[in-house]
Amino acid sequence: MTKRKVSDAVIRRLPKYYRYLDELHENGITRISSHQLADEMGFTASQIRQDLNCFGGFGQQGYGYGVEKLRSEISAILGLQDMRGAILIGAGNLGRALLGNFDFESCGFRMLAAFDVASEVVGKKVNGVDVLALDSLDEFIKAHSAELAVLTMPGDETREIAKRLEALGVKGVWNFTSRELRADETNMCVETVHFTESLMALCYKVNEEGKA
Amino acid sequence: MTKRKVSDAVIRRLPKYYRYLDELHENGITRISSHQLADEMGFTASQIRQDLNCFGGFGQQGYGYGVEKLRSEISAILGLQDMRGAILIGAGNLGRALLGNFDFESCGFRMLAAFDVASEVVGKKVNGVDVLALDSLDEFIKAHSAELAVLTMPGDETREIAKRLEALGVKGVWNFTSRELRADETNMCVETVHFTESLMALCYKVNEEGKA
DNA sequence: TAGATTGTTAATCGATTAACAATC
DNA sequence: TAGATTGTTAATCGATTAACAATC
Repeated sequence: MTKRKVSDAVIRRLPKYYRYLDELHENGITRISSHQLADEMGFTASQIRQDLNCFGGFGQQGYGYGVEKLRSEISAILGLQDMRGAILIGAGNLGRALLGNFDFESCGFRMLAAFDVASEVVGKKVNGVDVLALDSLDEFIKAHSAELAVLTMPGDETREIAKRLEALGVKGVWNFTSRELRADETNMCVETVHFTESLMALCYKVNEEGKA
Repeated sequence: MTKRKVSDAVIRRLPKYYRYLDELHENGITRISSHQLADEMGFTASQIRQDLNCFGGFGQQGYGYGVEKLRSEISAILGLQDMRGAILIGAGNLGRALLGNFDFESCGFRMLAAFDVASEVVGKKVNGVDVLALDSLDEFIKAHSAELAVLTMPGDETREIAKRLEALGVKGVWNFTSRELRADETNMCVETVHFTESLMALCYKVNEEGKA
């Protein structure tokens, strides 16, 4: 009940473990030690054991970890089986790219519908997902209970839309817009994918490389 | 010369400072103290001063920081003015979305060309950028000296393409594919944008929220 | 049983925060 | 000059790594 909060650093490594174990599983490998896993992933064995023991003892002394067991444990920790409802707002280039290519289901979400204001996309389907008018957002969420919203519309609408979504009971926001959503602006869980910041950081590193 | 390495945490905050200062600048604000900036950005004043002093003393006691001066200092630190050549590999949905919408120039790069294997896109232009045959990659880079490669092709080609790019003198890779590139696999600077890991982490948080 | 490897506690390291003298 | 705010050193906090007893 009163388990202490798991640090963000640990949470961000869980999907990496999951992906790696999934690969091992597909290659027919059934057991692995923290040392092997650490070598392959570029972590330390200590760190892997510490991370996993935030959630429970999944291994066995003298043996290691069962690949399939650990994979499914991590899947459960992340909640990948729950298949929560999701919607996407802004069916522009990026929105359509995500609808067309991204596997939401493997991340625990089912894409229910997309929304946009542009009359030339409203009414169309992208990869089987209906694009509806943004006006019908409230009505739709009330009827279908979406817990995640993917924001791929222009950045100047971020705050207003976020407010609306929170009022409608949306729990999480996957934010691709240029506007940040800080903890004091919303109670929803927010994960921001910041292309600009990512590339600027890379620019710095390339720069440094040149100097060294 | 022998300045000690700036930590990754600091580097990742630089673009945030830059963006914020840019906004202040556009709103006509000319000076700001570390405290004001900290309040607005949700950091501590100490941290901001520590971060900036990795690179030099840009402020003035009793006054604070000149917005425009600090903005341009950070821009220089990040190398945003240098306009290095960039190419993009994989002109699918995501690649075209980036070519069409993303402002590479504000991140210090000029997009020179895109490459793909599919005959239906080769020869077309996306937002003024030519899509060329992947066969002509080596020739093109030798002629135009691209320092950055944006990888938006399928994940199973990541390693092979990376090897090829490194041999051609490319310095940095902005990796959108599902395959990681670890430090022991390449000497290039790598920045990976991992959609799946990002959404899985959010899935965990939404999950936790429900339990609390 | 002996060997291996975990779970967990202790030590180390690095990053963040606090404090304050320097100075505009 | 007095007030404000930096640059910088010291203290704290948290995350990573090392060590080792428990145990399969």
